[in-house]
Amino acid sequence: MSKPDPPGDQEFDAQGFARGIHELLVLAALREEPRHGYQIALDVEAHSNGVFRFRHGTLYPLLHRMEANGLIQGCWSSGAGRRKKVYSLTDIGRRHLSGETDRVQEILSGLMRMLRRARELPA
Amino acid sequence: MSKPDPPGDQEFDAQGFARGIHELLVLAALREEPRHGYQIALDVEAHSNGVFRFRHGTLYPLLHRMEANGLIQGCWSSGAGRRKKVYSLTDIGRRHLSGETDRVQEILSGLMRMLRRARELPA
DNA sequence: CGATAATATATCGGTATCCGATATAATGTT
DNA sequence: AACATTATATCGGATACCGATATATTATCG
Repeated sequence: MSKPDPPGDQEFDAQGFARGIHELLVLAALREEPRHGYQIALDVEAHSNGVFRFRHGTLYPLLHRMEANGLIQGCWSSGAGRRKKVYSLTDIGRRHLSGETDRVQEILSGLMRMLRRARELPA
Repeated sequence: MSKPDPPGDQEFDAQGFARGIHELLVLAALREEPRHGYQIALDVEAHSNGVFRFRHGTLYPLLHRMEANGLIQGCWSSGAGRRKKVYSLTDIGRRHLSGETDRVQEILSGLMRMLRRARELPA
Protein backbone atom coordinates (compact mmCIF):
# COMPACT_ATOMS: atom_id res chain seq x y z
CA MET A 1 0.00 0.00 0.00
CA SER A 2 2.91 2.26 0.58
CA LYS A 3 4.39 1.39 -2.77
CA PRO A 4 2.24 2.54 -5.64
CA ASP A 5 5.26 2.41 -7.91
CA PRO A 6 4.12 1.36 -11.32
CA PRO A 7 6.33 -1.33 -12.71
CA GLY A 8 9.02 0.43 -14.59
CA ASP A 9 9.57 3.20 -12.15
CA GLN A 10 11.05 1.57 -9.15
CA GLU A 11 13.41 3.89 -7.38
CA PHE A 12 16.67 3.39 -5.64
CA ASP A 13 16.50 3.21 -1.93
CA ALA A 14 19.40 2.51 0.31
CA GLN A 15 18.51 -1.14 0.12
CA GLY A 16 17.87 -1.42 -3.56
CA PHE A 17 20.59 1.03 -4.38
CA ALA A 18 23.11 -1.69 -4.75
CA ARG A 19 20.97 -3.54 -7.24
CA GLY A 20 20.23 -0.46 -9.26
CA ILE A 21 23.70 0.94 -9.49
CA HIS A 22 24.21 -0.25 -13.03
CA GLU A 23 21.00 1.42 -14.05
CA LEU A 24 22.23 4.71 -12.73
CA LEU A 25 25.51 4.31 -14.56
CA VAL A 26 23.66 3.87 -17.83
CA LEU A 27 21.56 6.95 -17.21
CA ALA A 28 24.67 8.96 -16.39
CA ALA A 29 26.40 7.73 -19.51
CA LEU A 30 23.50 8.86 -21.68
CA ARG A 31 23.30 12.27 -20.11
CA GLU A 32 25.34 14.00 -22.78
CA GLU A 33 24.23 12.31 -25.92
CA PRO A 34 22.71 9.10 -27.27
CA ARG A 35 24.97 6.10 -27.33
CA HIS A 36 24.73 2.47 -28.22
CA GLY A 37 25.33 -0.34 -25.78
CA TYR A 38 28.91 -1.11 -26.50
CA GLN A 39 29.72 2.57 -26.31
CA ILE A 40 28.01 2.86 -22.95
CA ALA A 41 30.14 0.06 -21.59
CA LEU A 42 33.32 1.72 -22.78
CA ASP A 43 32.19 5.07 -21.48
CA VAL A 44 31.42 3.77 -18.04
CA GLU A 45 34.67 1.91 -17.86
CA ALA A 46 36.65 4.93 -18.92
CA HIS A 47 34.99 7.44 -16.63
CA SER A 48 35.21 5.20 -13.61
CA ASN A 49 38.89 4.54 -14.21
CA GLY A 50 38.13 0.95 -15.02
CA VAL A 51 36.44 0.35 -11.73
CA PHE A 52 33.08 -0.43 -13.25
CA ARG A 53 32.78 -2.78 -16.14
CA PHE A 54 29.65 -4.08 -17.80
CA ARG A 55 29.59 -7.72 -18.76
CA HIS A 56 27.60 -8.58 -21.84
CA GLY A 57 25.27 -10.74 -19.87
CA THR A 58 24.55 -7.79 -17.64
CA LEU A 59 24.49 -4.90 -20.06
CA TYR A 60 22.06 -5.99 -22.73
CA PRO A 61 19.35 -7.39 -20.49
CA LEU A 62 19.68 -4.22 -18.44
CA LEU A 63 19.18 -2.04 -21.49
CA HIS A 64 16.14 -4.06 -22.50
CA ARG A 65 14.72 -3.73 -19.02
CA MET A 66 15.31 -0.01 -18.92
CA GLU A 67 13.72 0.44 -22.30
CA ALA A 68 10.72 -1.60 -21.24
CA ASN A 69 10.53 0.59 -18.16
CA GLY A 70 10.54 3.72 -20.23
CA LEU A 71 13.79 5.12 -18.88
CA ILE A 72 15.57 4.98 -22.20
CA GLN A 73 14.57 4.60 -25.79
CA GLY A 74 16.51 2.75 -28.42
CA CYS A 75 16.44 2.91 -32.17
CA TRP A 76 18.43 0.93 -34.65
CA SER A 77 20.91 2.96 -36.64
CA SER A 78 19.85 2.53 -40.22
CA GLY A 79 23.18 3.70 -41.59
CA ALA A 80 25.94 1.57 -42.97
CA GLY A 81 28.22 -0.53 -40.87
CA ARG A 82 27.40 -2.87 -38.02
CA ARG A 83 23.92 -2.69 -36.72
CA LYS A 84 23.77 -0.60 -33.56
CA LYS A 85 20.92 0.15 -31.27
CA VAL A 86 21.32 3.72 -30.15
CA TYR A 87 19.74 4.62 -26.84
CA SER A 88 18.72 8.02 -25.59
CA LEU A 89 17.18 9.22 -22.35
CA THR A 90 13.46 9.67 -22.20
CA ASP A 91 11.92 12.42 -20.13
CA ILE A 92 11.28 9.87 -17.44
CA GLY A 93 14.87 8.74 -17.53
CA ARG A 94 16.14 12.27 -17.34
CA ARG A 95 13.92 13.08 -14.42
CA HIS A 96 14.94 9.83 -12.79
CA LEU A 97 18.61 10.64 -13.16
CA SER A 98 18.46 14.13 -11.74
CA GLY A 99 16.09 13.06 -9.01
CA GLU A 100 18.09 10.10 -7.84
CA THR A 101 21.52 11.59 -8.15
CA ASP A 102 21.14 13.63 -4.98
CA ARG A 103 19.81 10.70 -3.09
CA VAL A 104 22.47 8.30 -4.21
CA GLN A 105 25.18 10.81 -3.43
CA GLU A 106 23.76 11.08 0.05
CA ILE A 107 23.84 7.33 0.36
CA LEU A 108 27.41 7.21 -0.82
CA SER A 109 28.34 9.92 1.64
CA GLY A 110 26.85 7.92 4.47
CA LEU A 111 28.73 4.90 3.30
CA MET A 112 32.04 6.69 3.07
CA ARG A 113 31.47 8.16 6.50
CA MET A 114 31.02 4.69 7.93
CA LEU A 115 34.11 3.38 6.21
CA ARG A 116 36.16 6.33 7.31
CA ARG A 117 34.94 5.77 10.84
CA ALA A 118 36.03 2.17 10.74
CA ARG A 119 39.42 3.29 9.51
CA GLU A 120 40.07 5.97 12.03
CA LEU A 121 39.61 3.72 15.00
CA PRO A 122 42.81 3.24 17.00
CA ALA A 123 42.81 -0.53 16.81
CA MET B 1 41.33 -21.18 -12.64
CA SER B 2 41.91 -17.54 -11.98
CA LYS B 3 39.76 -17.78 -8.90
CA PRO B 4 41.27 -20.04 -6.32
CA ASP B 5 39.17 -18.32 -3.68
CA PRO B 6 38.10 -20.92 -1.22
CA PRO B 7 34.41 -20.67 -0.58
CA GLY B 8 34.11 -18.22 2.22
CA ASP B 9 36.58 -15.68 1.01
CA GLN B 10 35.10 -14.08 -2.02
CA GLU B 11 36.13 -10.48 -2.34
CA PHE B 12 34.40 -7.36 -3.45
CA ASP B 13 35.09 -6.22 -6.92
CA ALA B 14 33.45 -3.33 -8.60
CA GLN B 15 30.82 -5.73 -9.85
CA GLY B 16 30.28 -7.67 -6.71
CA PHE B 17 30.69 -4.63 -4.56
CA ALA B 18 27.03 -3.93 -4.70
CA ARG B 19 26.23 -7.41 -3.51
CA GLY B 20 28.72 -7.26 -0.70
CA ILE B 21 27.89 -3.86 0.66
CA HIS B 22 25.89 -5.23 3.56
CA GLU B 23 28.74 -7.50 4.44
CA LEU B 24 31.08 -4.57 4.64
CA LEU B 25 28.66 -2.69 6.84
CA VAL B 26 28.61 -5.56 9.29
CA LEU B 27 32.38 -5.72 9.39
CA ALA B 28 32.57 -1.99 9.99
CA ALA B 29 30.00 -2.22 12.76
CA LEU B 30 32.03 -4.88 14.54
CA ARG B 31 35.28 -2.97 14.27
CA GLU B 32 35.10 -1.48 17.74
CA GLU B 33 33.67 -4.26 19.80
CA PRO B 34 31.56 -7.40 19.56
CA ARG B 35 27.87 -6.89 19.03
CA HIS B 36 24.84 -9.03 18.51
CA GLY B 37 22.68 -8.91 15.41
CA TYR B 38 20.02 -6.55 16.53
CA GLN B 39 22.66 -4.18 17.83
CA ILE B 40 24.48 -4.26 14.51
CA ALA B 41 21.31 -3.26 12.73
CA LEU B 42 20.76 -0.32 15.05
CA ASP B 43 24.39 0.70 14.81
CA VAL B 44 24.41 0.70 11.04
CA GLU B 45 21.18 2.62 10.89
CA ALA B 46 22.44 5.21 13.34
CA HIS B 47 25.84 5.75 11.78
CA SER B 48 24.46 6.03 8.28
CA ASN B 49 21.86 8.57 9.34
CA GLY B 50 19.13 6.08 8.68
CA VAL B 51 20.16 5.58 5.09
CA PHE B 52 21.00 1.92 5.54
CA ARG B 53 18.65 -0.39 7.31
CA PHE B 54 18.91 -4.11 7.70
CA ARG B 55 15.74 -6.12 7.33
CA HIS B 56 15.48 -9.24 9.39
CA GLY B 57 15.30 -11.41 6.36
CA THR B 58 18.56 -9.90 5.19
CA LEU B 59 20.51 -9.56 8.40
CA TYR B 60 20.37 -12.99 9.95
CA PRO B 61 21.08 -15.04 6.86
CA LEU B 62 23.92 -12.64 6.18
CA LEU B 63 25.39 -13.17 9.63
CA HIS B 64 25.13 -16.93 9.22
CA ARG B 65 26.83 -16.71 5.86
CA MET B 66 29.61 -14.55 7.20
CA GLU B 67 30.15 -16.87 10.13
CA ALA B 68 30.25 -19.86 7.82
CA ASN B 69 32.77 -17.96 5.75
CA GLY B 70 34.97 -17.30 8.73
CA LEU B 71 34.67 -13.53 8.67
CA ILE B 72 32.93 -13.30 12.01
CA GLN B 73 32.45 -15.59 14.95
CA GLY B 74 29.35 -15.73 17.09
CA CYS B 75 28.82 -17.07 20.56
CA TRP B 76 25.62 -17.20 22.53
CA SER B 77 25.57 -15.00 25.57
CA SER B 78 25.07 -17.40 28.42
CA GLY B 79 23.96 -14.69 30.84
CA ALA B 80 20.44 -13.92 31.89
CA GLY B 81 17.93 -12.16 29.69
CA ARG B 82 17.05 -12.76 26.10
CA ARG B 83 19.33 -15.04 24.24
CA LYS B 84 21.75 -13.09 22.10
CA LYS B 85 24.34 -14.26 19.69
CA VAL B 86 27.30 -11.96 20.02
CA TYR B 87 29.52 -11.68 16.99
CA SER B 88 33.12 -10.57 16.82
CA LEU B 89 35.57 -10.17 13.98
CA THR B 90 37.93 -12.98 13.23
CA ASP B 91 41.41 -12.30 12.00
CA ILE B 92 40.21 -12.99 8.51
CA GLY B 93 37.33 -10.56 8.96
CA ARG B 94 39.63 -7.88 10.29
CA ARG B 95 42.04 -8.31 7.43
CA HIS B 96 39.16 -8.33 5.01
CA LEU B 97 37.80 -5.09 6.37
CA SER B 98 41.04 -3.16 6.27
CA GLY B 99 41.94 -4.61 2.91
CA GLU B 100 38.65 -3.85 1.23
CA THR B 101 38.03 -0.46 2.75
CA ASP B 102 40.54 1.23 0.48
CA ARG B 103 39.20 -0.50 -2.55
CA VAL B 104 35.59 0.26 -1.82
CA GLN B 105 36.38 3.86 -1.10
CA GLU B 106 38.06 4.03 -4.47
CA ILE B 107 34.98 2.53 -6.06
CA LEU B 108 32.76 5.01 -4.31
CA SER B 109 35.00 7.84 -5.42
CA GLY B 110 34.70 6.70 -9.00
CA LEU B 111 30.97 6.51 -8.62
CA MET B 112 30.66 9.96 -7.13
CA ARG B 113 32.87 11.32 -9.86
CA MET B 114 30.52 9.94 -12.47
CA LEU B 115 27.47 11.30 -10.73
CA ARG B 116 29.06 14.68 -10.27
CA ARG B 117 29.95 14.65 -13.94
CA ALA B 118 26.39 13.93 -14.90
CA ARG B 119 25.25 16.76 -12.68
CA GLU B 120 27.63 19.40 -13.92
CA LEU B 121 26.59 19.07 -17.52
CA PRO B 122 24.88 22.20 -18.83
CA ALA B 123 21.77 20.44 -20.01
C1' DC C 1 43.08 -13.36 -49.85
C1' DG C 2 42.47 -16.00 -45.75
C1' DA C 3 42.79 -15.95 -40.71
C1' DT C 4 42.23 -13.58 -36.69
C1' DA C 5 40.77 -9.89 -33.67
C1' DA C 6 37.60 -6.44 -32.47
C1' DT C 7 33.03 -4.56 -32.77
C1' DA C 8 28.15 -5.22 -31.62
C1' DT C 9 24.08 -7.38 -30.05
C1' DA C 10 21.37 -11.24 -27.97
C1' DT C 11 19.81 -15.03 -24.85
C1' DC C 12 19.91 -18.84 -21.45
C1' DG C 13 20.65 -20.85 -17.11
C1' DG C 14 22.97 -21.25 -12.62
C1' DT C 15 23.56 -18.90 -8.59
C1' DA C 16 23.20 -15.55 -5.04
C1' DT C 17 20.85 -12.02 -2.71
C1' DC C 18 17.29 -9.31 -0.95
C1' DC C 19 13.19 -8.90 1.52
C1' DG C 20 8.34 -9.66 2.98
C1' DA C 21 6.01 -12.85 5.66
C1' DT C 22 5.89 -15.73 9.33
C1' DA C 23 7.24 -17.97 13.73
C1' DT C 24 9.03 -18.11 18.41
C1' DA C 25 10.08 -16.38 22.88
C1' DA C 26 11.64 -13.44 26.63
C1' DT C 27 11.45 -8.88 28.59
C1' DG C 28 9.59 -4.21 29.46
C1' DT C 29 5.53 -1.26 29.88
C1' DT C 30 0.95 0.17 30.93
C1' DA D 1 -3.31 -9.30 31.63
C1' DA D 2 -2.39 -7.20 27.24
C1' DC D 3 0.71 -5.17 24.38
C1' DA D 4 5.13 -3.41 22.46
C1' DT D 5 9.91 -4.18 22.09
C1' DT D 6 13.85 -6.89 21.89
C1' DA D 7 16.04 -10.79 19.59
C1' DT D 8 16.71 -14.54 16.58
C1' DA D 9 15.34 -17.72 12.76
C1' DT D 10 13.68 -19.55 8.27
C1' DC D 11 11.16 -19.98 3.89
C1' DG D 12 9.98 -18.69 -0.68
C1' DG D 13 9.26 -15.40 -4.47
C1' DA D 14 11.35 -12.12 -7.22
C1' DT D 15 15.22 -10.26 -9.27
C1' DA D 16 19.81 -9.33 -10.85
C1' DC D 17 24.41 -10.63 -12.09
C1' DC D 18 27.39 -13.02 -15.05
C1' DG D 19 29.68 -16.88 -17.54
C1' DA D 20 28.88 -19.26 -21.57
C1' DT D 21 27.34 -19.35 -25.99
C1' DA D 22 25.73 -17.72 -30.53
C1' DT D 23 25.66 -14.67 -34.52
C1' DA D 24 27.29 -11.28 -37.83
C1' DT D 25 29.91 -7.43 -39.53
C1' DT D 26 34.16 -4.83 -40.02
C1' DA D 27 39.23 -4.10 -39.42
C1' DT D 28 43.91 -5.75 -39.39
C1' DC D 29 47.78 -8.30 -40.63
C1' DG D 30 50.71 -11.53 -42.93
